[in-house]
Amino acid sequence: MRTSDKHSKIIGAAITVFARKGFFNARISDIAKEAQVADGTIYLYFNNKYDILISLFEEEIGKIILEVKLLLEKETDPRTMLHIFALHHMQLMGEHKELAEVLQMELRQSNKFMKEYRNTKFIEYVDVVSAIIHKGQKEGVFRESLLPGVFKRAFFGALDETSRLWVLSPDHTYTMSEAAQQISDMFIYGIMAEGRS
Amino acid sequence: MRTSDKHSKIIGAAITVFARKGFFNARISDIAKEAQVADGTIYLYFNNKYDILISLFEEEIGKIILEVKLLLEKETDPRTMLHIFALHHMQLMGEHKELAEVLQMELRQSNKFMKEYRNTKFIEYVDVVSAIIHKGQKEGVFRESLLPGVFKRAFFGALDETSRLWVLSPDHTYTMSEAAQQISDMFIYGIMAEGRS
DNA sequence: TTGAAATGAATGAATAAGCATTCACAAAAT
DNA sequence: ATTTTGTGAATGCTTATTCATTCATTTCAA
Repeated sequence: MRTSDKHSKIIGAAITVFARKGFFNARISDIAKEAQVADGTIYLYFNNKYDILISLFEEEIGKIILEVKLLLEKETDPRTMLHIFALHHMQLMGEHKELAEVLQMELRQSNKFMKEYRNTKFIEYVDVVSAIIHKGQKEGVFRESLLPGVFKRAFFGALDETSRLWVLSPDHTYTMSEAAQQISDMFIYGIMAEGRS
Repeated sequence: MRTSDKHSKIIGAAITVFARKGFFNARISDIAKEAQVADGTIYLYFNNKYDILISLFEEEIGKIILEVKLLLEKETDPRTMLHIFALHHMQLMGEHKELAEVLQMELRQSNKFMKEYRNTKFIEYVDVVSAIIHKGQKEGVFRESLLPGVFKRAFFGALDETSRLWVLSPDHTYTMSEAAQQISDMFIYGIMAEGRS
């Protein structure tokens, strides 16, 4: 077992187990079994059960931030940027259901139970959205009256809740790309019929 | 203690304790102490710890649905109806922070851990939104291309996430009414500056 | 009217099960 | 030979739930 990276193996196993049972119902021995490792080995790589969850967040959200920032790098139109963010988020959640379930559920818990822990990675992720709004306002494309702090939460919440339900329910009446398109259009252009104000 | 309604007293205590510690970290004895009742008494009114959480959902969301349906009854303009829904939701969460925390956090858990339990009350609540969209589409006010199933989730998610962060953080840069106004405007009219398409 | 018996609501100490974490030891690597 | 890495049974704590008992109220026979 020299070559295989135990740390990642345990994180991967934890994603699977947390997704299946949730953080509190997951047993360390479940994660150990899933990772094909002894219970005690986990404590060579993590301080405790919470620490696994926190590391999982930091690492996975860290990757997502890198990806989306790379995608946005070349783009300048704030509308397109919003759409790219939405599309990337939804496709990612659609393709990594286990990770999606863990992030969607446990993110809320971590905010609450580990008051000492500020989830800076998550804040950084959502702030990508408010940065786009600021840029759009500076360029006169988006309304000045918009509060970027409200928008980023509303936009992220819309994506999060829509993908959450998609991941949970077995029958999908829409694809994640469709949903991303619908949501970015709603936010950018509103929902009024053509020719109505 | 003959006259006081123990059932409601326990539900009220559970809201406080679940909000403070979360469902899994809450002890039955905490709830009992908060309700000024013996541990065993709780089992005269509820089957087990889960049952308290489920009853709490059903009863509290039930009340919210009644309220919002009453408010919408007299209104016919679908745009105003969306705004009323948003305003009512946000003001409620702002005024009942403990309930807000429990609904926002534990709702997600219940979906997951109690697979047998379909949260029909929650579905009914969110379907109020899709009904408004249907009405607006029928009247030609809202775009035909909108998927009401996506809209209801996006709209609810936006309200939920925005109120969640508002309840969590101590410093509020916006009021709940402002947020409700911003969010319904975003969805109805989009975020483009005047005169831009 | 009185007080003995019945009822059922309320109590909280005891039970029993679950599970995170530790640690004495083993295997592998250097 | 020494250090690093891995093991998994044992430990010890936590807590949901139970149940024998107490207490307050009502019923009703004398």
